[in-house]
Amino acid sequence: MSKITITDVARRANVSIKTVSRVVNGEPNVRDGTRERVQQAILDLDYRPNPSARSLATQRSYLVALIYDDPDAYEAPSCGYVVNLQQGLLSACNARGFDLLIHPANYRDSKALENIAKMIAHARPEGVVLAAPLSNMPDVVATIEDSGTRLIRLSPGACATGQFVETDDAEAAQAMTSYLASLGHRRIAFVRGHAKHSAVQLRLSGYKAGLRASGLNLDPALIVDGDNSIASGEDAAAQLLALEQPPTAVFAANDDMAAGILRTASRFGVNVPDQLSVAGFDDISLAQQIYPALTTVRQPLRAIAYRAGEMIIDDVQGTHEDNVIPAEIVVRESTAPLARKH
Amino acid sequence: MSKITITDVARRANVSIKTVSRVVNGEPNVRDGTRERVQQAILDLDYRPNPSARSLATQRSYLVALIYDDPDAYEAPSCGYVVNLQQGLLSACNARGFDLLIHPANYRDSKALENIAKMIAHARPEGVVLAAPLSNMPDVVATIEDSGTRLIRLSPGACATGQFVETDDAEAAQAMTSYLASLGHRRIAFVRGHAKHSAVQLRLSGYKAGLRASGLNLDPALIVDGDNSIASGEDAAAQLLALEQPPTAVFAANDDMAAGILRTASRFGVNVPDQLSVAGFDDISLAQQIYPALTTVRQPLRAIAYRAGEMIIDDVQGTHEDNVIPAEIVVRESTAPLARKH
DNA sequence: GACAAAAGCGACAGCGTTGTCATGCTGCTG
DNA sequence: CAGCAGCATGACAACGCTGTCGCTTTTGTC
Repeated sequence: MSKITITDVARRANVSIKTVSRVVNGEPNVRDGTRERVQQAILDLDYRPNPSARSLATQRSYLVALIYDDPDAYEAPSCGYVVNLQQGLLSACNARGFDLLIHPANYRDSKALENIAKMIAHARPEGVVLAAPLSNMPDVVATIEDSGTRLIRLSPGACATGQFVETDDAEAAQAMTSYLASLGHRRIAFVRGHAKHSAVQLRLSGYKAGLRASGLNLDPALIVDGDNSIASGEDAAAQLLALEQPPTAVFAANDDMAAGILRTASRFGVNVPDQLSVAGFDDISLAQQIYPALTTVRQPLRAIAYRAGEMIIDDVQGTHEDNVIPAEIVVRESTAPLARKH
Repeated sequence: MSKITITDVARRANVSIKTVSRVVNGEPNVRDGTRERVQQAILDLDYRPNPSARSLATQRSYLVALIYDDPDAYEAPSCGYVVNLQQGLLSACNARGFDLLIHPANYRDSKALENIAKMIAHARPEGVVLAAPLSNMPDVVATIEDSGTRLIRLSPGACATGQFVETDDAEAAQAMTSYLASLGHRRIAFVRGHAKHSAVQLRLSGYKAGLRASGLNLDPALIVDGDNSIASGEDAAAQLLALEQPPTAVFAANDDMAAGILRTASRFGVNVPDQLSVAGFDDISLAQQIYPALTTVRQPLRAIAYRAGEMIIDDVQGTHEDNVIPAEIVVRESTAPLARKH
């Protein structure tokens, strides 16, 4: 019930309220002695500036909003996605005296756009961070931009206009491919994802770059199509295992397909990782729940969200590199060094 | 960039700002004609009251804070718990023009209490909802209560002083145990959760009561410890399956551990549910994604959080029954009648 | 040591609401 | 029809802070 106001502090420090304001906001032109006196008074009284009064006077809200797809209908993976983004963004906000508003939006709901507009009009955040997959839906983006609020998009994919933060999918795919090569694998297959998913193209080119970097040749027979589903991973694996010279490692463009590969391998009696190494992409929570737990690529979600918060609050544009956060390879049980031929 | 203020509305409706204020806040003593005129002006101008100004004038924050255990690391899929609570509470808040502040607190961090106090002093929420397992940590509770903020605890377990909302974990656990017994199982194991999580104690006693109610004896060897993680579920299962007389059913105190049990069973070549029935607790989304889909106890998390929001904002005390939201047994594929011995 | 420039500080007016109180009007009572 | 309660409304002062501007000092310069 802290009823201590700036006036109380001013009286105790024997200065005007304006000087207290200067000290609190770190403004210049305050003599050291005076500053210390004021700071002591603040400490003594345990004074906390009233955020509402400050907002009213400065015409700012000191608020950032995070809008993400409502994981209600969505499955478990997006829970982890959401929570990590929240925490990353929250850290950035708290470090700067900002508060965070969360706004789950179900894009299947016809009122989703209206709700977003309503939230922005009501709370007036200084910026909005828009998480994938909402970040590449034109109507959602338009709704936010129309409100005049600064917008940072997360992993917006191909149509990356405006400000955004993302990971370099190509680089990550290259790193994973190189990792597999470093385990001794020379026949490394790649399962492509759904053509519409723009990151998929990047992952493929990263795979190719990884092969090159490891001095391996590209065998077109080792690149097969999938559509991001578990079933398509099963099919792809069946196709690959039927090859005359089957691969000893398979890198799937997402975790679901990798899970499908695991299933097929199990059905074919192929042991993972002893006979076949399997790697995925995304680190959905399924990845650690299946057996064997999946070696995969993890997006540094907290770092991404933190960066987005910085961009909004510190109002920095940032070079392109600053906004591309490198991904991380998570080695679990589904990959192993290539067994020597006897 | 809505710079429309109450003054603009007043001018357009040809009334004083005070009358606009009356209409906006649904106060009495406004002639119908005047009210309509004002409402039309509000619509025409798309006027939104400035929350900061309102807060300043009313000395209220229109804020509710949700404090929960930081599901640190990507490993803990307890984030489904968090996300559901957030959404339930958010619904309650938004319906009443309140905003929600989220505050993940890592109780292993020595500054956790300090951070909570700081958040409350800074944002001055009108109430705090404290999620389990934080809700039964005396120092956390004390910190919040010392701030003078209204506190609603979620599933506070044994030490339920003050206001709280919970499900009857003991009753639910008893029901699940009885259900397993009704399938013919006579050796039903129980995997305990993290000792600090007090609901765990209730679930254990519910398990015991369920055994009693079904006329089964308690075998101490069938009660093993876990720490709520998948890994601990794996370990627990390994321990149970190695028993001379292994159980035919295992009831885990949460779904993560149940998932771990499933993994170990698969690794041991034990078929679920034919050779082993497995039941969990919580109904996290993982429960229905894994194979076999998990029979479990569902806590109505959103309803619980919504209720907590109501209690804070509407300032209702509520009878005890109002604040105990019944849980539900969800039967899926991981449990089956005990196979007859041949 | 004179003078300009800059530093240090305070008075006061907002910021957009709500609360308080005064005022005029309406309708009812006797 | 006087008298009065109560309804409808408005004027104006908070609420706690920052921005602007002006007044004193201090500092720097030759």
